[in-house]
Amino acid sequence: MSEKKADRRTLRTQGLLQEALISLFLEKDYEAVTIKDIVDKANVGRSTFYAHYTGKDDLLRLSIERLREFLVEKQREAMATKGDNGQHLLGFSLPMFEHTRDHLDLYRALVGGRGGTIVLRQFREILSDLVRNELAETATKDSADAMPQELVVQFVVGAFMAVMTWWLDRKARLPPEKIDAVFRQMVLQGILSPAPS
Amino acid sequence: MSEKKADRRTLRTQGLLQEALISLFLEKDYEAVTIKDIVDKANVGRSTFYAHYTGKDDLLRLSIERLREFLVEKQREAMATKGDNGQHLLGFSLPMFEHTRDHLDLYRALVGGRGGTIVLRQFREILSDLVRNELAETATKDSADAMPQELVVQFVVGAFMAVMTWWLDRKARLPPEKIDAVFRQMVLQGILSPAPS
DNA sequence: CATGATATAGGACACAGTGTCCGATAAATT
DNA sequence: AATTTATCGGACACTGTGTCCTATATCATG
Repeated sequence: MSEKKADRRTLRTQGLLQEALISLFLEKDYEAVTIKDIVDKANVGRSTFYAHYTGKDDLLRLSIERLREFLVEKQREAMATKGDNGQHLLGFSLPMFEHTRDHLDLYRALVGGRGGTIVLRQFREILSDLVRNELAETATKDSADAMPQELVVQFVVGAFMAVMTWWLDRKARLPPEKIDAVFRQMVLQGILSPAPS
Repeated sequence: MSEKKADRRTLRTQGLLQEALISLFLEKDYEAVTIKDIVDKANVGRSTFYAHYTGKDDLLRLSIERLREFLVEKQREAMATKGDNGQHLLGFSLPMFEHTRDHLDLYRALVGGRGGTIVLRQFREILSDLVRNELAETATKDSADAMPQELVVQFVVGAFMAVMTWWLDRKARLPPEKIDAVFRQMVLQGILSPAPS
């Protein structure tokens, strides 16, 4: 991309706008948030908004991309520290649950109730990339190669989103380790095998 | 409800509006469809629309409820004809895949790409009810009772939606029986067990 | 078939939100 | 200090929404 980032003012404004959007998500649905709301909360002129983004969706997409970078790094760390002990197969899940618990309000707003199509789609995509990477490393090793990889990825992500939503709806009462164990159990062994503990 | 249905005119208009909405879904996204689009395609006055529905969402919700009735009945049939032979555990899935294949365009428009938050949420809810019923019948029998029922329901529904979306994205090339087998395999046995042929 | 009830058509209206454009002002870069 | 560049704030056209009203057409019923 031919991006020339330099001026402090642009960085400041973009930061303010993204913060404002996220903060507004804690109050109301995505559709309900107007550009006026955003620029008011950010103390930015309305025309300035359009100097940076083409519209609401644009700002939202770019904001979520920042979350992606964060998660990818988090993921990389987790993979590194844990080395290749025990079960590294669905290694993304526990860090995700932990990160979610640390930012409960935000996730409840984004993934739960609120958060329109865009957020969900993009969040799904980020997770898909994570899972795809993991599965690529352990490819054709222990998993059944009779199934298309991408289908397995989508299955895992769909299951994860479902479990996470259930967890969020109950205000994350279970500790991350517990819900993670249940998730892994169901995905890896299915719902017929007896549960552990 | 204090519903007094009688006049042919109201039935006619409501039918036209619902058909128009669905037909428009095949062309563009939910957000992109305006009320003007709907009433134009339905050949109905704009004010007449508001005499029946409070807005776009209202019409959409009621339209999907018709789909629910259809699916519930379909489900009831399938349960009856198959009796209690073989595996009736995830009995909803095969009929769903078949029904999807028979109305590919509609499902690709609703569940795939298009179809906003409302459709997905409501569709999820319908599926959840189906699965909940099934699981209630076979409760505490073979499944692990250590897991909350509702969590299992959400897991199954999430997995199903993921598999179905994958299937739809590839234009449902696999026959319903095949994709159903894969789905059942993954949900019941997990992704670690070897796949059947 | 006549009559009263009711649904519809179509237009006027106020309103909210979007996106563009422009000139004046403020702040950054060099 | 000079110049480039971002911001501000208002004006403007535009689209879509939801309400209200009246004349007209269609239905249900006796």
